[in-house]
Amino acid sequence: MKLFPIKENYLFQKAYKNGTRATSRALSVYVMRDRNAVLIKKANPQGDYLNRIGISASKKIGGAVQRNRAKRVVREAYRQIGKERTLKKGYLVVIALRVPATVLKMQEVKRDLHYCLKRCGMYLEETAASENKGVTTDNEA
RNA sequence: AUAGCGGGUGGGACUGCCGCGUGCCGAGGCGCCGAAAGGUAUCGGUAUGAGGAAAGUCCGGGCAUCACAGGGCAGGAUAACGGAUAACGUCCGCCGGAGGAGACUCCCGGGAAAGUGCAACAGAAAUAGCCUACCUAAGACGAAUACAGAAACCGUAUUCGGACGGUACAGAUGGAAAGGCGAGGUAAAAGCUCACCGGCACGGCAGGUAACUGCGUGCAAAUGUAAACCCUAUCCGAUGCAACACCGUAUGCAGAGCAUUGUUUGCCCGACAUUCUGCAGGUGGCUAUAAGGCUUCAUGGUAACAUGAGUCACAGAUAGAUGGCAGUCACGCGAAAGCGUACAGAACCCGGCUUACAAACCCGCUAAAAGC
RNA sequence: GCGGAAGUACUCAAGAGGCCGAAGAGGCGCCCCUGCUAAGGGUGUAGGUCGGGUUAACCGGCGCGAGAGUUCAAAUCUCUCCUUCCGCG
Repeated sequence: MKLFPIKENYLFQKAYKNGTRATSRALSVYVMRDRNAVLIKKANPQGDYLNRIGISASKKIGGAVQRNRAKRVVREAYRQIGKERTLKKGYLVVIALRVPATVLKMQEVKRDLHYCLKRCGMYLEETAASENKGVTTDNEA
């Protein structure tokens, strides 16, 4: 599967402000419903809804090499999760990296990402009820 | 052998599975664009895919747009000399100076006799000859004595005095006191004179393309600072791929607002659109360029480098492609298990500089002291 | 990617070659005021660190982001790095 990137800055801002948030040691995940999902579905030859992914690595976590590697690792982890489980489609997913992401191995990052996505209720098999649950747990946190 | 100096190489290797960018080839039913041809998303195959610093953005050039008759001012940069180069503040050679026992290293290395400024504290004095000290030879002044005369003044002679005279640095300083040191010289002194050393000048000679060096002759004038202003010589139009060209001006996003109109259930609230303000997107440029790399190539040159031949030329993304996992080997640390393998990521392209850098390896050169 | 500023005590900062042994303010300490505190008033020291010295007075060295250089002398001038901030879009 291909990843569709977020590049507009305002979408990042919106996700930080309004999205459902879940944080682990290596990364934070912000999820919100994609308003333009229909357009993207139209552009997609498979005719499916797609998630748009934005990975944010600030200068705080290291130089260009560290940031690039961390982004690659996160992309790989997301790809594997997407293959193993069925994710809900038509969402904006922003993944903000934290310092440990530069050192961790891929499996550890994947575990973190899996945990965060679960908290945000992104897995299809857990149905709509878990979305509310995800939100409430987030509020509790 | 040891210690050291200089230069260079190098930037872990391989296998399997999954995944990404780009070029080319093929497919492209369904989807999208198109009247169609076709194109495209996509799929398959194949090739290929970060650096020596890609970094800092400190210089120089290409390229692009704008400006431009020519010249000057202002502003900026550079600074011994000769060469290399597209060009440079780079490189090579060489001169001078400084350091080292030596190999060798370092130097923003023009002008302070064009002018202005600054030089704290200390010190007698800071660019100028005040004060203390030294001297009393000549001249002047004062005093005393002697001579002549009755006596005084005047005059002459001798002695003494001090500076209004001479000398120019002895005076605890200071980064710097207007050559050093020794001898002569003198009333006391002083390049005043001489020897040696040092400095400066020369349209003198020799060597060198030149900076300069050696010799010769002459001179005694000249504190430091130009990374203070400044002067001299040389160079520089400005802005940068976010340049620039083309296609779109549809629509999207953000904010304001509920005045108008419409939709949402007849009304109210609310929401959305209409309204106002602000901001944009895509394609090309974009990489086969050559001033490029390689050859223990040839020729010329001390060298930088130039010329010629052969050969290789294979990133081109657009929020940014090289990754993940597993295994084997290599190297380092460790008794082992194991851990680690630097600095670091192209963004229009080249030539340099500067800075960062793990392990390993190669070449040339030096030899004072100590040890064998 | 391109361009431009600034780094001085715990904090805000002045100083722009020598009088710097580095102003000033906040903060800090002590005293007064109050039953106690806050506010207010008065007053004071060290100002960082290393070494010497009697746990003292005091003395000396190095300290103005770091390292070189120019100068007799550098917080100040020059160069190279580091960090922080800002502008262009």
